[in-house]
Amino acid sequence: MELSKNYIPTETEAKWYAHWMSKGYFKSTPNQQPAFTVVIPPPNVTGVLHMGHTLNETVQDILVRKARMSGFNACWVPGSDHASIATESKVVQMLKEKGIDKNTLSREKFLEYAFEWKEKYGNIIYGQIKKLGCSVDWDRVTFTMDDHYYKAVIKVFVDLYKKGLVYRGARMINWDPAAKTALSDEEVEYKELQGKLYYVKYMLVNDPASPIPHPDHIVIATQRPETIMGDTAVCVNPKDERYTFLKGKQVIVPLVNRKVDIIFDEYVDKEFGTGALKVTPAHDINDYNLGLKYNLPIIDTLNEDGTISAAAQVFVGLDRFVARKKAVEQLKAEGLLVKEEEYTTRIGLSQRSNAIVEPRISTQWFVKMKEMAEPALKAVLDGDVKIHPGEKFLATYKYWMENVRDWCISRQLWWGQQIPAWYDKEGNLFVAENKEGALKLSKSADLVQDEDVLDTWFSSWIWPMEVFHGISKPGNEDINYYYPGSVLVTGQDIIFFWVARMVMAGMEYMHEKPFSDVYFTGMVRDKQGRKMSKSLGNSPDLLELIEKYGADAVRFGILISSPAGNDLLFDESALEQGRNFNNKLWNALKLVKGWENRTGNVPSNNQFAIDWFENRLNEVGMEVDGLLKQFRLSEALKNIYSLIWDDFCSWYLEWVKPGFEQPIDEVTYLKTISFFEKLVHLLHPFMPFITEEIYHLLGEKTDDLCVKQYSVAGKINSSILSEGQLLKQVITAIRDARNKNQIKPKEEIILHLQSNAPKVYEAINHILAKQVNAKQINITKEPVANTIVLAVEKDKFYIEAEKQLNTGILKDDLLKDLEHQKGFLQSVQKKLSNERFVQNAKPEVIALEKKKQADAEARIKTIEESLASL
RNA sequence: GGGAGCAUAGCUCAGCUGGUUUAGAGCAUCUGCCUUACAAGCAGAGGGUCCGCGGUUCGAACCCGUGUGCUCCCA
Repeated sequence: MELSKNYIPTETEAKWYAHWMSKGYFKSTPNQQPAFTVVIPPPNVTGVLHMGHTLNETVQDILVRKARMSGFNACWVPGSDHASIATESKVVQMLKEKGIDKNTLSREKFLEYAFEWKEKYGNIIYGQIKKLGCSVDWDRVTFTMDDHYYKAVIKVFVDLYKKGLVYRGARMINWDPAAKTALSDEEVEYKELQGKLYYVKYMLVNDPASPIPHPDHIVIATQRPETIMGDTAVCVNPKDERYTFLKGKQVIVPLVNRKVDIIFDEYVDKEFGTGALKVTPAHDINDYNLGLKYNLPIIDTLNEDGTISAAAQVFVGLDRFVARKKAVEQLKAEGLLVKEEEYTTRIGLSQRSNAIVEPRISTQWFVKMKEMAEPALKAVLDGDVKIHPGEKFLATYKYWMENVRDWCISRQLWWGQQIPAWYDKEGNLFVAENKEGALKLSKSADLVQDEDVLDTWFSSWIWPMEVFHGISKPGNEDINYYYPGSVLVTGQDIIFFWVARMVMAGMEYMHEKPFSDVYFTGMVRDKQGRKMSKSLGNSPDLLELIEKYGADAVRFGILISSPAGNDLLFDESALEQGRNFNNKLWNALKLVKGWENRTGNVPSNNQFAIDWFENRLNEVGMEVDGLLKQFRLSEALKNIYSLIWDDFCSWYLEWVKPGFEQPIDEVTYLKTISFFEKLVHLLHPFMPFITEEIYHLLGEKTDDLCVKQYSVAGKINSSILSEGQLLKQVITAIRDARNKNQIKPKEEIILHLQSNAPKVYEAINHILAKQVNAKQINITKEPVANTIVLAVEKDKFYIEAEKQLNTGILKDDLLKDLEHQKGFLQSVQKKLSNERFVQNAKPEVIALEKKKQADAEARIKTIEESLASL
């Protein structure tokens, strides 16, 4: 079979994914083996995979494939999440383009459209996951709005309600006026913005019982003059001497001429603005708390779409920002505006709609977090759930858990699980899993269900359980076998949203952690360090990248530049490196395949090369194992990359490669094939497609690499490894000397070797000769005149060439080396002559320093002799 | 305002328990090679004030303090 010049990934990838699927390798059912369970962080159903997902899925696939090849029953559950706000806003947008207004539709009709949308776009991500080569169990695909899942979410809600952990209450919440829904604290992003501080006069009420004080007003600084209409008090610090005269007084709220009390509370910062605060309990969380303390009326001056409500009396129906302008104009006109000041402030933006979030009093559903946070925090602090990289994220997790606040879970949307609460005409509340249940609880037959749906995270926090039907059918075979999961791989940005809450839910419903390890990947940023996002348009299209470089190269590229937990700057050049690596493997295959029909009973000289590479293979195999256990995937891949490219291709293959059209001995050939198989075996979890392809091209196979089990790595003979090291060092040094003396690659040399231990070279001389193009190697006891002299470790080499030699360069090099060695020797001697060092340092450290000294002295002697012989 | 983290070659990062050869890798750069597996390649090379300052120690890239710069989280 003729192999193409370069590796062509497209066909290979489609072929092998289909093959693995047809063999059912990714399917998992409970059996006697230990389980290795991974649940995918469900991507947004209407989205596409971005580079962050690509990194996550790649990491998961590596861990899952490695486990599958190491005796585990690996189960990776795929799925997607309904992403309430994001999906609903997309559907609303789509309807708008069709000329349909959501508000004219019934809930049922709207959900029909939404499901249609989900069917149409929901499979895009699954296609991408396949293209990436992810070994997920497709029979277990789960969607957070699947029938069983929907029921499980409802069940959890009802259960927590019964336990008193879910409650309904009026609270200050974050309101998204664009999406017209409440948001949880975590869904708000804060941005610094240039705003204005307006200084407004509030006139004192003229009290006939006492004389009009001076001044007759108080000046208050506010960023939000459009909320003045909701003011129900003015507050100053009791310790503020400027305002003590105001005790018992009232002021007139501008624009609406409302008389309100002046209250005194330490909360007010004397330094900020004028030290006087307008209190608007309906529109500021701190004011709200003051309102509770002083029993102030609450006047909600905003509608849900962000326009001014009737309660405000003026500017009714205007948008809040238009109203701000109007209010300022009117205050100016009435002479109540003292001054305006530039002011930097932080405002909250909705993560989904990007609208400025409005603090608003609203009746919503909440989950009490404190009780549930305790066991979830303990699980992590006790090391039951291990976070990687720990030092970085443990503190974040801990802080959030210790300062957790109740979770607002109701959303004023239709796409999602509708809250299972029913109200009768009097407004009495009945919570049950369905209407029948609610009817049983109430005396009334006329019940109306709560309009709102639950926060998407309220469904995804039970993901590790319900993908195995652990909530809807507790104690079933799957949940018993697969729970708790092995490792969760996700982005550090959803540590609160998702990870912490999953641990809570797991502790609550299974009394056990949902997974043993959490591996946080960093954020994928573009070359300029900006977070990749749809709005910036700086995220490349995954399918295009796979098309261009191949899935293996994409996996390689994203992983190689991704140290654990650190952000990675995405750069296509890393993918290029991956593609080049594919090609390197492919060409090595071509070389080895070329030997297939050229084996013969010829004398072999390759025993050293074979022994050396076998040991390197074992060594790296063990290193990779260790690194994977510590979740240092990027480093593991680097080690394999260098084992294949440098040790196998650049050294081993060059050492054993027969001359052009020369035969190769059977032993070397078979050993080489076996090494190659072991290499692709080791690499397979990282680059599954090309490795499977090469595995099958190396010989007729009855099995597949995908499920081939790893065997225990053999013992390592370190003396062979160090001989190999010396050999490589000598080859490089001689090649360097050839280069510097401009000896053409084709020109043969005669090499003279002077060593105290010439025996070491017996096994490797023929390799040395081949690699430096020497027609002859002589052992000598004396310096050889008119040659290029160089020193490696304690040995000296004399290169005899036809060309006139440039002794100048050589001398410079030797002198430079000599200087370096002398400096080094000095630093060692300094240590050894220090009495306190000799007293305090560990014996092995001292022995080492003595060895360093001896080595350096020997090298210096060699160099000096070389110089002398020049 | 509170907290966390980071700063090592042009770039991206390793460097684990302070001592292992007066700091390593990949990419990029430079030099020479189209050597019958591979120019998407081969062979070789250069490149460092380990952010500044102070301290602990026989010994510091590593530990402590401090300053500067950047990033993130929380209010």
